[in-house]
Amino acid sequence: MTKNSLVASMLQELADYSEMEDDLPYRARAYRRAAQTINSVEDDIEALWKEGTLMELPGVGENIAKKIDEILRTGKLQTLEKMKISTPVDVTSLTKVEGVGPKTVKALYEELKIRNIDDLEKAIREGRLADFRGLGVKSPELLLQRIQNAKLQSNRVMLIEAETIAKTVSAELEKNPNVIKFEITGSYRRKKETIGDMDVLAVSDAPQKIVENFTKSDEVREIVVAGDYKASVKFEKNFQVDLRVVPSKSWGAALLYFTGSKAHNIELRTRALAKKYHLSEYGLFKADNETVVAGESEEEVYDALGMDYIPPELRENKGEIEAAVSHKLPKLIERKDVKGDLQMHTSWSDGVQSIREMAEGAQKLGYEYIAITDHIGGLKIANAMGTEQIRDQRREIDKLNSDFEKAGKYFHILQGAEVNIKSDGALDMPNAVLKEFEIVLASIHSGFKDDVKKIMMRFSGALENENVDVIAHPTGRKIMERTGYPVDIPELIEKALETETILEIDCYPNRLDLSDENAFQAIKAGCKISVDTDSHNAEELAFMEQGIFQARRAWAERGNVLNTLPYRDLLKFLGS
DNA sequence: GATGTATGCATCGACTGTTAGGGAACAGT
Repeated sequence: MTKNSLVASMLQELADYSEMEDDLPYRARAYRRAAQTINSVEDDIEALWKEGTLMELPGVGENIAKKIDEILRTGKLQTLEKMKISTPVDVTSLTKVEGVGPKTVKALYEELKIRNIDDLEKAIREGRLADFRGLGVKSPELLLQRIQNAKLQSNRVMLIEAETIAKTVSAELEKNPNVIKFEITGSYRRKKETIGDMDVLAVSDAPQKIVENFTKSDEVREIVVAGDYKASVKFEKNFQVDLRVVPSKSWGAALLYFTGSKAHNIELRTRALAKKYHLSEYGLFKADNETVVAGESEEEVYDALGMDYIPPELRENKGEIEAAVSHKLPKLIERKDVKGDLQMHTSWSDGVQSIREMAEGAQKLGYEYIAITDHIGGLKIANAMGTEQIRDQRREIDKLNSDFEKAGKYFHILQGAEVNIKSDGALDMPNAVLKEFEIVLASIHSGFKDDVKKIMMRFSGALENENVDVIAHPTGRKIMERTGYPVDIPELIEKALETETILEIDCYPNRLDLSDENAFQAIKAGCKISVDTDSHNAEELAFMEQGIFQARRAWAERGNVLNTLPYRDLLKFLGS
């Protein structure tokens, strides 16, 4: 275990305290930046420290290097200890309460000796906050509610759950005659894996009426604020939905602003300043005389800033702006490029429908092919198939393929398999059996507590096995549930390239594994990706959409994705 | 605090609305 996370978390805490104690925002930002670097850097901080090369890290200068030295020698930081003695408060969790920032935390301690969320709650209940100035909340009830929210931590939902909410919101606005047009923006539009709140933008000649109708919707549990042009409400489970109404001349600029990301907006605005412009959610203006340059559409704003239109999925300030300026944005994969699905399960193992039912579901989606990839070997929990069943399943698949041909359907079923990578790294089926499949996926289903070295050892057997085509759900994570087993992603990518093994984006909504960031790295390195649903019934074949969003966030073009190949080309590829 | 470099000093992640209170903290992309 490296010391990186320890050092980073202490610098993070130091940043929180600095923000509270002094008025030098750049000092706190410097600590935060260093913490971020140390968290994301590949190198072991302790090794760098021993080499004396700490200051080569971006954002680490003489002072922070000294602090890291102190942490690694003593496990503590004197500066931080002193701050903790003079103001013994839990800044990190107190600032999670909406409306409470670092300055308020300090005032709360100095005036009322409040140290943590529980103290704050107690003080409110005892009415001791009545005379406290500086907390922007009218009623104690609301503040108590916000404390509950902070305790519940995250109200984030998975993208697929957000889609259900989006449908409700859309239906509500569609039936409202005062709405000229609307769009759900924010991280939902960028198709992030999880969504924290929903930002809805609308154009109307009667903003007040929209706001009024919207806040009266059945789903609204609480109205946070409601003005003439803006409303924030809470749906079930405390999920916040913000509505903003803008004039049509600002539509594009507002869409840009509300879609974000924050980092993308800041970079755009910085570029605007360099061009002597001024960009806000109201439009792009000339800095000197406030003349409008653009604002009605996003395309217009990007164009005025000298760049190509950037699809929402790319707006994370990860190089898309530079690419848009030099006209080198990727031509992102689209849902219609997909020709088939290469991971699914049937009642032969742990799925619930027949091969025929899965095939018919896939035909409805317009696919040319599917691979049936039932579990094989000894994975009892997944009802894995033994050799005899594999032979029987082959006969069924052959029969179905010949039926389709007779019926004049251009559709093909591949017999595939998902084979377990055992705890010693061996595959759960001999090569003599594996080589009979048209496609073999290998994946880890146990030993999640192994360290990264052991996991990589286990992967290497699968990667080097010539019968293995794909590493399925490479990290084993489940969104908001478990982090998965530790994987050295750069090493996995390197070995996948060497052995011409494909890495998967498993589309299952709570997996989306590879993550967007990991898939981005894989594609950048030149790895082939397979976007598969891991369906256990025919309805789940629709999860392909989630995977394509993920692939787009990873900058995938059609050529990066295996299952965009037409059937003949796929066979050639797998045969090689 | 770090960085680039005029080795002392400017610059560093933009901009707006809301709240409560009359300037500043906070939240949001």
